[in-house]
Amino acid sequence: MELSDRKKRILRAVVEHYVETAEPVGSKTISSDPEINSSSATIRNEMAELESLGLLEQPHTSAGRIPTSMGYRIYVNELMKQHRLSVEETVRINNALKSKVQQLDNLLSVAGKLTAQLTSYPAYALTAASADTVITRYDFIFVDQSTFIIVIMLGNNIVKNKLVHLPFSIEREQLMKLSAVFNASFTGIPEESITTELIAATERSVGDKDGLVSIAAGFAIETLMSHRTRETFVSGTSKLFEHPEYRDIGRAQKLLSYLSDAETILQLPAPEKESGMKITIGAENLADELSDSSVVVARYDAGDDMQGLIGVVGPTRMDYPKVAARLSYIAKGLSWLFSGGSSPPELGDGDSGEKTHKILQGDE
Amino acid sequence: MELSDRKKRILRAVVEHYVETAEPVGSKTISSDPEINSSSATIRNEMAELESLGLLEQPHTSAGRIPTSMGYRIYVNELMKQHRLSVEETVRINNALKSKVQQLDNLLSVAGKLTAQLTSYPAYALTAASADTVITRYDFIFVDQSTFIIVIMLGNNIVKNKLVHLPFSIEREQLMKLSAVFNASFTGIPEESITTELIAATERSVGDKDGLVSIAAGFAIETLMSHRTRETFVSGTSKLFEHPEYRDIGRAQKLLSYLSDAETILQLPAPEKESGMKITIGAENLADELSDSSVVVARYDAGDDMQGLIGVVGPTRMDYPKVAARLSYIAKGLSWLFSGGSSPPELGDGDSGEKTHKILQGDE
DNA sequence: TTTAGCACTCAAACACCCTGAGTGCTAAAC
DNA sequence: GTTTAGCACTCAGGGTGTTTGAGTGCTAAA
Repeated sequence: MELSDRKKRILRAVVEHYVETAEPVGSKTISSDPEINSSSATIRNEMAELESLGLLEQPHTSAGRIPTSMGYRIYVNELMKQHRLSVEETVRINNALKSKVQQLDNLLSVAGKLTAQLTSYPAYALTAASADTVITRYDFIFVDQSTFIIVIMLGNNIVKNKLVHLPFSIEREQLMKLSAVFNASFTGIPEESITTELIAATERSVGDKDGLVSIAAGFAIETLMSHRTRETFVSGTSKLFEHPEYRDIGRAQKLLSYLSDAETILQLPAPEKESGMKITIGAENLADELSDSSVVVARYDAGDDMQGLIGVVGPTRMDYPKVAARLSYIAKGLSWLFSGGSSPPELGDGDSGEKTHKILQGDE
Repeated sequence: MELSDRKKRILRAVVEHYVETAEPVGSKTISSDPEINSSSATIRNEMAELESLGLLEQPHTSAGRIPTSMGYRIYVNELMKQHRLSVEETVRINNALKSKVQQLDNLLSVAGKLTAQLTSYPAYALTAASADTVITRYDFIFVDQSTFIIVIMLGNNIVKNKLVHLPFSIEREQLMKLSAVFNASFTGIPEESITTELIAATERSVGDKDGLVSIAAGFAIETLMSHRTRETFVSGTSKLFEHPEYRDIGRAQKLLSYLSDAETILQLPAPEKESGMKITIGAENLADELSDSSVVVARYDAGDDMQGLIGVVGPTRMDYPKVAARLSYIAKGLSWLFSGGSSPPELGDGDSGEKTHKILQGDE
């Protein structure tokens, strides 16, 4: 089913007016749109047809029309025009991200806050995770008789450490032995392979009676495990109130509680392979709590074939072109930073690369 | 000005009824309270006097009375009875905290969530910070020709690391030299002392042309700085909606935006020295955004003479005895964990140590 | 096929009344 | 002097009725 050109223009006009005003839009409003040259009566007929196609609906008989989820879907897939970021915006994003490259955790939290600010919707971010990360290197630093530091380096160049206090004293040599054996037998293996048998065998071969091997192995397991689970960041939840659809306490609460649970954040939509971005509208969301909200999410590259997510949640009445453009640009920025690139993507270039996302095909 | 015994009983009854029902309480309700044996007319006279003393107020003429901030203050200081935690609760707290001892960040975030859950108010937590933390030890780990790891240990036994990639190659010996000179000249000093002069001088003395000294010194400065600022955690913000005073979107939004800014969290009240806990009621709060809310906050000990905070924010109509008791117990638990104690405080003992807090003097 | 015109619908805003909880005051009782 | 019963009064909240106006669908003419 292909819509007539006029119907398309009307649908687009309805979506865009509604996004802007949050009020149902009537035939008169549309007829005064410069892109449309028909009387209100004609528009009414067209709108009635769009309604029977399931793309528009009326909150009540004597009100204007608002888009349905399906209406938004058509708009997003076929009708919306690309939004171009202003130079100031790209500069602002670049600066905000660059200033915080230091630490991964920090960076994502900053990116989330930035996203929330720029879109005025609550944002969420997930760290990249890959099940097959392994430890590539162990170091044991002798601090004093009863204290040492374990330093673990992972395949994706992340380094973790742990300070260990012992209730007994140790010798430098013990740590050196430990280091030799761990680097030989505990590198390049997944967490499941660090079995109690392996630990026991190692203890015997090193002659460790103090449990040093268990301590180190325990830390290795912990590190691998924590690295396998994604971390979640949610920011800008109070932005929700800026949008009239969340004037209703019940709706706001439902969404906010949903977002406050790290477990559920992990269930949020993610782009399919190949496409960098995904837009999920209203009832398209699996989660009940999101059935009257939309999610826009972009994927970023965190090197080593791992990918993270950054997205926003808001009402279905969302300025999809703007949100998509900003999110896309931020995701690109993150990918750059994680790839170790120093200069951000296409600095100052107004076109911010939405083209790469199939979902964003403008029709003109 | 000392209140008569009867007035005290009436004030307490009003506060407790109001806390429970969230409805203004009238003379009839009070007169049926078993602790009070007077007719409603007498109560009315007494309540009129309590009102002229500024302890009660009427939302409108034909309504019952509700406590003013000052009324709550008197209640908190003189009238409220100690709340005793149930054994289940203490067990639950102990378990939740114990299971997460691993990492400091994690622990506080868990403690915050737990607090929010137990009190049903949004909770905030601050890490301990001390301005005079210094670095006690540097280690440089050679990974390969162009890669090494810096490991820094701080006075409070926290260890940080950073992986450095270089665009040129280095030798093991360079790192050893670096290690010697950093451990000699860059330990035990505050961040301000790491001046560009010191760095330049060190570079000359080591013969470092590649900027390795700057890299390491930069990381040292960054670590000291980040450790000087407290980290903030806020959780359970959506709990706010469970309380009728935040049915009003405006109020909820005001408080939630306030809590979403890390800067302002740092400004929240803190207990005076000597007392472990502080209750700030309504207009007693400096911040405008909190003028119709209350804050209950407890201090925990993080060892090394450093202290952190954990607290909740909610309506002035708050069950202060319960909240105070729970918070106090959680703070004690945190202190224990940070002091390296393995067994939690007074496990299963119903009395949860509020006595130590001056602010919680029951009157019976 | 488009458009002007008209009768119709219905949410939102407003005015109005009623109800009942709670008050303050007075005068009698203790 | 203190307490209490009784009574007139107040006022928010809930319900009902009315008006208004934006927007519709349908019809008939262009």
